[in-house]
Amino acid sequence: MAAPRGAARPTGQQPSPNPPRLAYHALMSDPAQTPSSSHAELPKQYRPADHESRTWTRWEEALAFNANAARVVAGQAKPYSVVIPPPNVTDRLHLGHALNNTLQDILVRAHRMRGQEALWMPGTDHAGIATQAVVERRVWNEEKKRRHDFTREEFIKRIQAFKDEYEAVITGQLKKMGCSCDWDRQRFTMDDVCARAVREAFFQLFKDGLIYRGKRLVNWDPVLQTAVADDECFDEEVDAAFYYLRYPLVHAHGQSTAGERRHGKLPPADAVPVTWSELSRRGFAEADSHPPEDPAYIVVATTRPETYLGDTAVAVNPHDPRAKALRGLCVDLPLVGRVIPIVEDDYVVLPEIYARDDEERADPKAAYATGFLKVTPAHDANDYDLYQRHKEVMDVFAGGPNAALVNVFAPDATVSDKHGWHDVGSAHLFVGKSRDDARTLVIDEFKARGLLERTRPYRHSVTHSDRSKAIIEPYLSDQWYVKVTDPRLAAAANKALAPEQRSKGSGAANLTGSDGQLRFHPDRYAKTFELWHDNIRDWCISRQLWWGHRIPVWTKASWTKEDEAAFLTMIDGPTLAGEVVHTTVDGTTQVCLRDTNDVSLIKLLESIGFVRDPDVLDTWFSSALWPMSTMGWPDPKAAGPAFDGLLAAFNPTSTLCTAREIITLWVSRMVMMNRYLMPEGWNASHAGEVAELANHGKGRGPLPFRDVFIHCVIQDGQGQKMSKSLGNGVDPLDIIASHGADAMRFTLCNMATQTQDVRMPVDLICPHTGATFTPKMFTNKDGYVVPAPIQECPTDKSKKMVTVYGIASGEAKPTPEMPLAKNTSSKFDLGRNFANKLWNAARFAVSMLSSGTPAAERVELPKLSLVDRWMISRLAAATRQIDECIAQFDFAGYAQALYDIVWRDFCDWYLEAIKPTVAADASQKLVLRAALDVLLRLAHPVMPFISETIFEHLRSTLVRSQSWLVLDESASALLCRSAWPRFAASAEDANCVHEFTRVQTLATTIREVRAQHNVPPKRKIVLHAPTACSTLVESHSPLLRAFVPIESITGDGVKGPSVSFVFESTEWKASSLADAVDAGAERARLEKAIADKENSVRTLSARLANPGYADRAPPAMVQQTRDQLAKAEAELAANRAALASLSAS
RNA sequence: GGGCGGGUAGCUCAGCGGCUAGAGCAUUCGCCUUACACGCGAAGGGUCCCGGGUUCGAAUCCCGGCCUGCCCA
Repeated sequence: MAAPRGAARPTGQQPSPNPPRLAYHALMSDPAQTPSSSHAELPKQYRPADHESRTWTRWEEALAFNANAARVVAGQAKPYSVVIPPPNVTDRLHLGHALNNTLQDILVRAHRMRGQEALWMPGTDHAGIATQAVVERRVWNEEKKRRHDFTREEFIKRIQAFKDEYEAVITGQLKKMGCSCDWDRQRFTMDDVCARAVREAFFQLFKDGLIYRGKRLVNWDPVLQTAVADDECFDEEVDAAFYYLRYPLVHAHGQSTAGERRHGKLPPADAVPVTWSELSRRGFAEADSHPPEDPAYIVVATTRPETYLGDTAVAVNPHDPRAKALRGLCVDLPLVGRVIPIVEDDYVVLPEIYARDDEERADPKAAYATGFLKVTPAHDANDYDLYQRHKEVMDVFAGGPNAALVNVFAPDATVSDKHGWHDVGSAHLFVGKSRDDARTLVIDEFKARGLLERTRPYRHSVTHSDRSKAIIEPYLSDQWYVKVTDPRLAAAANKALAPEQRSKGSGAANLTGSDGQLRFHPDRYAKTFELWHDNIRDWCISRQLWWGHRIPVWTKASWTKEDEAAFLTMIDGPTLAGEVVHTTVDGTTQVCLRDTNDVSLIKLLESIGFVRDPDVLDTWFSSALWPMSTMGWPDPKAAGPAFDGLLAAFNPTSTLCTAREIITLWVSRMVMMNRYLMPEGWNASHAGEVAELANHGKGRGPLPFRDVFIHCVIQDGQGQKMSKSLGNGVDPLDIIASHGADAMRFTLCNMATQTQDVRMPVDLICPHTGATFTPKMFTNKDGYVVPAPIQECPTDKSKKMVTVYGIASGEAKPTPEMPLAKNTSSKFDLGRNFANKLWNAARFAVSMLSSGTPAAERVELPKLSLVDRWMISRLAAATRQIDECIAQFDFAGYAQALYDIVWRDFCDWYLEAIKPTVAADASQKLVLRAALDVLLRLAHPVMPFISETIFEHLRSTLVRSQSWLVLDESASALLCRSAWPRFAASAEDANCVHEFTRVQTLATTIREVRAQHNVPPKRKIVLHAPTACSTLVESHSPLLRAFVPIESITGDGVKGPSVSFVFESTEWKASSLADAVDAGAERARLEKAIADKENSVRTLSARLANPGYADRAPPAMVQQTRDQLAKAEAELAANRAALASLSAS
C-alpha cells in the first residue's frame, strides 16, 4: 500500500474565517513572563515551537530539576531516583531512546509532583568499541589514515573530540524532549569521577581474586597483528576446497600404564595400529571393503588442512552408526605423531548416507561431510566450544590442564613452534611457513603418504578484516576475566529477586539484608534474569582497543628469585599497603595499582621491567558501576561538594527503565557490582558515609535499584527493527519539529503497552511540498522490506526525492533537485491532535474565567449542579486510575485514561454542558477552574510543555483547596514543582454519575434519531416524553438542551407527523424534525431496532434457559441477565408498537 | 538447541473467564454549531489464526498445531 495520506497543511497558516476573539495578554497572568513576540491574538492551534524553548528556559532558570540530597538525608523528603541508561556517544538518539527517556521522565515528574525529592541522573557512555570504530572509519574516510598512523594519545584525543560533539548533540536532544534530568550532575563513563570508581572496583575485585587472566579465541588480524571485534569483520565468499585426510586409527594404550598416559608420556611407538579386520569385528560396516590386515583409518573433511598440526581430537556424532565401533580407539596424527582421542558430540554433521531425516539430509554440509570432524580448539571457534564440552578427556590425552589448546601459529600467522606447540615430531618441516604455503605442503605430504583421499572444490564464506582485508585467524590470546561464577556475584544477583518472582520457590526463608527486593515489570523478565545467572560464564572484560579505561595491571614474566623477593618486600611495605596488590601466576607477576596516577610508582615498576597491559576494559565494566560512580563512589567527599550525601540519599535508586536485551548486558552486572562493592546494611546514614563505604558487601550489599521496568521495542511497519542500515530510523528532533515534543511523548506513552514489540509504520515527508505519505517499498537483497531509494511526491509526480535507505545503501545521493525526504510517522498525529484539543479547551475555559462574574472562592459539593458534581467525580476517578497506572508501569493505560478524561469527559460533555450557564455562575466557574487545574497536573508528566504553558496563563485565577480537593496553595510559579491532585473520598459519587449517564444516553439517543432522519443540524425539534420520565425531564432539560437542539419538551401527545424512539424501555416521540417525516426512513429505522432487540432477547433467553446457569453462576450475574432481558423485551415491545402506529397512520 | 512474546475491524493496538468484543487512524454520510476542521455529530466494518479440552459460560484458562518476532547459546 502506498496511498498518499494527503497534503499536510503547514501548521497555523490556514486562513482563519473566524478571527480568534481573545487578546493574548488577557490570558497572561504576568505580563513580565510574556514572550517577546507581541502578536496580539492567541493562535487557534497549539504551536509547540512557540512555547517549548521558553518553557525549558523557565525550568532551567528555576533550577527546577536539581535534586537536594540534604533534604533526604535530613528526613524531610522521601527520595525518588533514576539513573539514565547512558546513551552511547556514537550517534544521535533515535525513537527507541525517545521512548525510554519519555517513560523515565514521566516517572520522575510524577514522583516529583508527589513531593518526593527526585533525582534523575543524566550521562553518556563512552561505548568503547563502537565509538573507536566510528572514529576510525571517519578518520579513514577524511584523511586516509589508520589508527596506527597516530600515537595512542593522539588518537584518543581524536575520539575525545568526537565524543564531545555527540555528547552535546545527545544532551540537546534530551532537553528538547523535555527530560527533567538534574543536568548539573551530568556524568560520562570516562570522566574523572567515573574513572576513579572503575579503578577502585577493579582493584577490589583483583584483590579478592575475582579478576584473573585466561585464554580466549579472538578475531586476529595477522597483518595489523591485533584483535578485531566482530563488527570490524566482513564475510566474503571464496572458491576453496574440501580436503579429505586419512587419519590412522590406533590403540593408544599398547604397553603404557594408565599413570604414564595421564602424564602424557605416550611415545608414538606405543600407539598400536588398528587393522581393518579388527574394525570389522567391532562392527564397523565399511571395514569389509578394505584389505583385512592393512592399517585402518578414518577420513576427516576440512577446508583448513594446515591446522591439523593443532588437532587434539576427532569428533563423531553419537548417532553415527560407526561411533560405537570406534569407542576406545584413538587417532595417530600423521607426521606430528600426537595420539588424540575420538570424542562423541551432537555438533558433528552426519554424512548424507547416515542422515536420520530430511532436515539432516538437507544440511548443505551433509553432502561434504564424512562424519568425522578434526578438532582444532586453538584455531576454530566451534572446535573451541566443542573442546569446552570434552575438556577433561582431551586435556588428559594432551598431557595436562589446557594442554589440548595447541596453538601452531605465530602472531603473523606463520606456523610456529614457539607459541604453544611443543610436540612437533616430524612436522618440523612446516615451521616458518605461511598459512597458504603450509596448506600446500600439508596436502603434498599427505598425498605422498597415501593419506589424501580426495579433494573437492567448495565455495564458502570466509571472515576478513575490514581494515587490512586479511583473512581473520581465530587466535588464542590472553584476556582478563571477572569470575562472575563466584556465588558472591551471580548467586547474589539471583538472591536479589523478590521471592514471588523466582522460578524455584527457594526462598523467602533465607532472605538476608537486601535479598528479595528486586522486581521486574512485566514480571516475566525475572526469568530471563534468573536463567542468565544460572548459566553464566566468567565475563571477559579485556578489549584490544585504545578507547576505554586502561587495565591497571603491570606484568613481568621472568626474573630471579632474589629480585622477586626484594621487589615484594618493597611493595608490601607500609607506604604502599592498600595501594598495590600483586599475584604470581605461572611465573608471571601481575601488579594491580589502585591509583594509576601515581607516576613515581609506575616509573619504578617500568624501570625494573614491568609492562602495563595494553588492553582496555569492556565498556560494560564502567556502566556496571553507574548507580554508584555517578554518585561519587568510592569517596563522595573526594569527588567534590556536589556529591555530598548523594549515595546516602539516592542509592539504591528507585526504578531502572530499559530494554530487554539489556537485562543480561547491564542490569545483571549493576546488581552484582552494587551488591559486591557497596556496604552490607547500607542504610543511607549520611554521617558515616565515607567510613562505611570502605566496607564491601561482597554479595550482601544493597541493590542498585528496586524496580526494573522493561519497555517494548519500537519496530517499523513491517515488524523490522529500526536501524541505520535499513534507513527506517526516525530522529526525535524531526518529530518534535513536525508535531511537537508533547505530541511525541504522548504518542510514545500511549504505545508503551506490556507487550514485547510495537509497530511504527514509517512515512516520508516530501521536501518539496511538505506532504506526508507512505513510501513505495521493495524487498532488498537481504530480504528486508525497505523504502525504495528514490520516491516521487504523491501530489506532484514530477518531484523526486531520496530516502534515508537510499543513502544508507549507497543507491542514491541527495541533490538540490532531489533532496532527502525525512522520516516521520502519522502515528504522532494522535498526540498532536490531543495537545491541540487540550490547548483549545484551556483557551475556552480561560476566556470564560476571565470575563463576567468572578469564580467563587469555595464551594461545597452538595450545592453544585449535577454536571459539576459529575465532573468532579470523574476527575477523582481518573486521578485514582492514573495513580494506579503509574504505580504499575502501565504507561499506555495512563495515556488512555488522560485522553478520556480530557477529551471524552471534559471537552465532549462538561464544556458543552456549561456553555449556557457558566458565564453567570460563580460556583461553576470555580469547578471549571479546578477541573482545568487538575487536568493540567494529571497531564504534566507526559505533556510537560503544554501543561506548563497553560498553567502559566492560569495563574491569574488561582484555585484554592476545597473540602473535596487538595491542591498546593504555595502557588509555585511552575507546574513541574506543583503538587499532584488529591481528592477527598466524597468527591466520587456513583449516584450522580449514574444520573448524568442517563442524560448522556438520552442525548445520544436523540442524536441518533436526528441523524437517521437527516434532521438539519440547527433544526430544533419537539420532544414528547412519557410520564414515566417526567422527573428526569424536569430536572435536566436545560442540560439536555445543551447537547441537542430542542425547541421544547412536553408531556403532551403529538399532533402532526412524528417519529418514535425508545429510551429506558419507554416510548418517546419527536416531532418538528422536518417539514415532513420520511415514513420510509422511519420504518427502516424501527425495523433495524426491532431486529437488534430480537437478537438480544434471543441471546439472553438462551443464556437463562441454559440448565446450570441459574444454579452455578453467581446470583448477581443471573439477576443482571434477567434485568437485561426484561429491558430488551420492553424495548422490543415499544419499538413494535411504534412500527404498528406508523403502519396505521 | 533453550527461553520469552505476538497472531482481535483495512492499519496500529486495547481487552486476558461474564456488558450483544472496544479505541485511534482510515472509510461513508451530514456539519466552517461562535474553544478546537489537528474539529463536531452519525454510520458501516470483526468465523477474536486453526483444532481439541476445562467450565453454566472461553477472544480470555489448558493441550496440540500453523504463522511471526525477539533474547540467549
